[in-house]
Amino acid sequence: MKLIVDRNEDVPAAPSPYQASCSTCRLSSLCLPLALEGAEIDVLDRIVQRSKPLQKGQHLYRESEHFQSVFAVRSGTLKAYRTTDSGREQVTGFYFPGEILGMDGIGNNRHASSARALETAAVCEIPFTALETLSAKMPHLQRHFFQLMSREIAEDQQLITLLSKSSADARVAALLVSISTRNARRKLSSIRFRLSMSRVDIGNYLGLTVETVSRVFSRMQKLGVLRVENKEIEILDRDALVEMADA
Amino acid sequence: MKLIVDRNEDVPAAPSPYQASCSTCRLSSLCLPLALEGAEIDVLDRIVQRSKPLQKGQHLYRESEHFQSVFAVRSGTLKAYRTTDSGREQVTGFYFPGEILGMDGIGNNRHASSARALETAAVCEIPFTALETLSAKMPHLQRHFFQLMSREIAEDQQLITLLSKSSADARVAALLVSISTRNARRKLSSIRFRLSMSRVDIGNYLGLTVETVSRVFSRMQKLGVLRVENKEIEILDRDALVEMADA
DNA sequence: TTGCCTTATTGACGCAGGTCAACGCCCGCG
DNA sequence: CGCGGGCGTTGACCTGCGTCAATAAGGCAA
Repeated sequence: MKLIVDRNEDVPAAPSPYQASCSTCRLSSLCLPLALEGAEIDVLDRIVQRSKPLQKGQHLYRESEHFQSVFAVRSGTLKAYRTTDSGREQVTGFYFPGEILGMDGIGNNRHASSARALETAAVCEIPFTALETLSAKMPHLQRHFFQLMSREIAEDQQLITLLSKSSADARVAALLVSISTRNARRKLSSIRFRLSMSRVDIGNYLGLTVETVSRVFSRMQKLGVLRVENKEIEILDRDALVEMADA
Repeated sequence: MKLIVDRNEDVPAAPSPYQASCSTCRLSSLCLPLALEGAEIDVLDRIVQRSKPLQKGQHLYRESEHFQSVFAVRSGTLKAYRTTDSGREQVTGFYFPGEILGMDGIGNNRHASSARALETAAVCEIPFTALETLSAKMPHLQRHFFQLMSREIAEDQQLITLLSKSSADARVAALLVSISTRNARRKLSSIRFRLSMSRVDIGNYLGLTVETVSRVFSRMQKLGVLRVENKEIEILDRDALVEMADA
């Protein structure tokens, strides 16, 4: 049995003290347990592995590594990225608490992307074969997992649409709106938040250079749509932002 | 029970004469049956709906329509696309025989994109609830479907990477390589084929204008990498093409 | 605190690809 | 079989974003 801790140097694989259970997790309404009820959650709970937090910059998994588990973010933020044949890095997504990552590895039993922590982050590891077995027994779980994967597809398509034609302003606006919305789901402020990713990562994700991202922030600030102070963002005019995101 | 034929005007829902079964389908090695064996295929077979072919331009389903089924392409080509809030159309994928589409609708029980035939096309309809039920009983099927969805995610990420940074040449090259590879899987020529989609669709998919696509084709022809004659493509130097696709 | 290094901002300039326009050529329809 | 309307190609010009460069501002270590 391989736990995450194997990748985190010499920590003994003791019973994880890091979090009691899914049923007491305040993210259960967003995460895998979402579709389940009491007894079912306990069953799921038994296959979930918790482990010591990842430090900033640490990898959760790496592209082309053997795929074994999907992961749920418990705290912190992670980025997923792939490396092109020519060595360029492409950020494919940011993952916040309650969100699932690693599903792109199921297809070929190898991770199709790498994932690393943008800040100290805790994750739950869900061994995939166990999840499969459980899914076959629990229709709600099976359905929910199909839905999660489907949504990942739909979100990627959203990003494709964004990258395909939109202006730099629209891209940045769309990202901010997305973060804002996801914060709201987690009962955090949708108008004030701290960007856990660097300008480089933002630019990379949106297909822009750092300089352009920086200029867009400045411009939006000048327009009174945002207040930007380093990584702190305050959205002053959400409607305007939504409008920009579409154009 | 709603079959495709409901959408195709007044054809009575008679037992479909269009194709005997999955077990005799020459695409079964690519499609859903891939992971199954004899008896299992027959069970799958019983839930699959076949119907009269779609004419060029006809829709298989439309964005935000109630989601009911995923579809396997039997012949012809389809494109999937979404419409942005501002009314712009974005092609998110092309689907060839043996490929599955519609999986982006599972997440919210509504189709996240529209699908229309680029030429006369036949599809198999696989009602999703039936597929779920079957998946719970047949682990191979469940796993295979998870894999199919995962691959769709991975492919979308590939496209994201392409759209995020690559030059016009690289984008077109990548599409041609992709078509070439998929043709090979279907035992068709990987170096000579007919593009079923228009230049507009290609441009839209790749985030380029028609003019640029056209110019890239001309340039590649001049370089001796391709021979282009309207929709007919001949790849003269596949290695060069692969190289261009990466850069 | 000081100092160093990484990250962000701002400006000047160039270019890939978008835009606009004109034209030619398929192909489907009568 | 000829005609018309979309589809594709090509050219000239324009612009948004990338590139290069210089400077500022955080943030972490000692």
